[in-house]
Amino acid sequence: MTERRPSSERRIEILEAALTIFVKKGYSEARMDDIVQEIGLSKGALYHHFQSKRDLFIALIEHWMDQFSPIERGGLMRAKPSREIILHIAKFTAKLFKRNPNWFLVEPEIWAFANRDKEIKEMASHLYGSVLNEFEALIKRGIKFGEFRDVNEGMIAMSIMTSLHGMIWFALFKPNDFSLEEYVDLNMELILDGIAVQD
Amino acid sequence: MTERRPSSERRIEILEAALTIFVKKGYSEARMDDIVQEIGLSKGALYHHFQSKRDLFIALIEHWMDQFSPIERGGLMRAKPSREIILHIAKFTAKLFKRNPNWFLVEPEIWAFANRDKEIKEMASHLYGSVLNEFEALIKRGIKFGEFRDVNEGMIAMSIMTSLHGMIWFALFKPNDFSLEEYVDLNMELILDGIAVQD
DNA sequence: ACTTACATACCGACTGGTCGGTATGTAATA
DNA sequence: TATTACATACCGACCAGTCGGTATGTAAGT
Repeated sequence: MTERRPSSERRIEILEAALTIFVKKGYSEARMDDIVQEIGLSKGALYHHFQSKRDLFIALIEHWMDQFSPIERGGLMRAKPSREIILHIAKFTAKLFKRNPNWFLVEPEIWAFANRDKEIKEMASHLYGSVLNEFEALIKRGIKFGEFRDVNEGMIAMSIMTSLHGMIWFALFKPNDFSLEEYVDLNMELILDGIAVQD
Repeated sequence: MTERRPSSERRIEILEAALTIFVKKGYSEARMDDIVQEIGLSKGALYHHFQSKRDLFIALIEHWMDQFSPIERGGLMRAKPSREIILHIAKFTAKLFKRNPNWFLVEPEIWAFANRDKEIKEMASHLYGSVLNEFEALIKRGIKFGEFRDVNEGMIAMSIMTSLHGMIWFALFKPNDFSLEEYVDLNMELILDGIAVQD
């Protein structure tokens, strides 16, 4: 018997194991037995904590969204120019990525699932919507205070987001001659300089 | 019995059906029977043309890479500035996408597969490598002729490619308030203006 | 021309392993 | 002693791949 642990702790442990396995094998190829083996637990125990494979995956997405919510924080740097805040978020994201690439590598898995599951599509849309909203607000604010030109803020927000998504491609095919930081910095500069008010 | 057709034609018909099914359901959830049903063929016939599911998928990738090779064409516009050629390629890609989104929506499926299959990873790397090379060459050429600043051409090539990959996100989550063309134009302009020589 | 021989395209019932999920029981905890 | 956390043995639907067979060309031999 494995050491007994309260459900709240064990659930997280399972979710982390599931993340590893889902990333390594993909949702469909991932076996419930693989996940269980990863932490030396039994299948019965897993099904005690989660109703089904799909349920586990949904819980994983929720857990995953929580990991990223600190991005939506703010407060501390309200006074600074939008440019700096956006740069900060980008650098922070890159740092997160370096620390735990798996959190990002599940994304294609989520996309694939979203493509055939309405509920999951809505969850993902909701998350991306809130990320886009955050960037949009920052850009609007930048325009208002004369920092940025009068651009289509929704579009720019999308550019920023898809640029950050480029990190996923980066992780999958590791072009060994470039650094991730360089990539993120360059992309952000291109966007932010591009929309800056010329002097 | 279905009408007999030469192998070369039938293979392509199967590949196109497979593309539809793989995109709709994902590789693992796609059933060989689904593919066969799509064109009213028998399972035996399918296995007459392809050795296995994986073999079919590999053939699909090869077919898919062929579809994109016209991008690597050129010739006709050798004289024009790099900026225009790159813009042309981007617009051309967007048009391709509009005409057949499935060709792009398989990409996440290929990525996912590449993550757990060495051979497929190498195929994908090879394709992306050649796309990157093409953009790199164009940028180098632009630098040489005083069109662009002395930037890291590899990095910029990556920016261009990941920007175009953003279309996939676009297709999956269809933000109905934006147009694809606008997105592509904006991104390309940000990059190309960003590296242009200032006057 | 027509038969023999071989090749290619196709059919669909069947199988055997796989894997998500369940049933039932036991040890710890509150 | 009731509940929670876990283990083990098992089930059965599902599906990639097989195989014996049919149907349609097609090319050489006579």
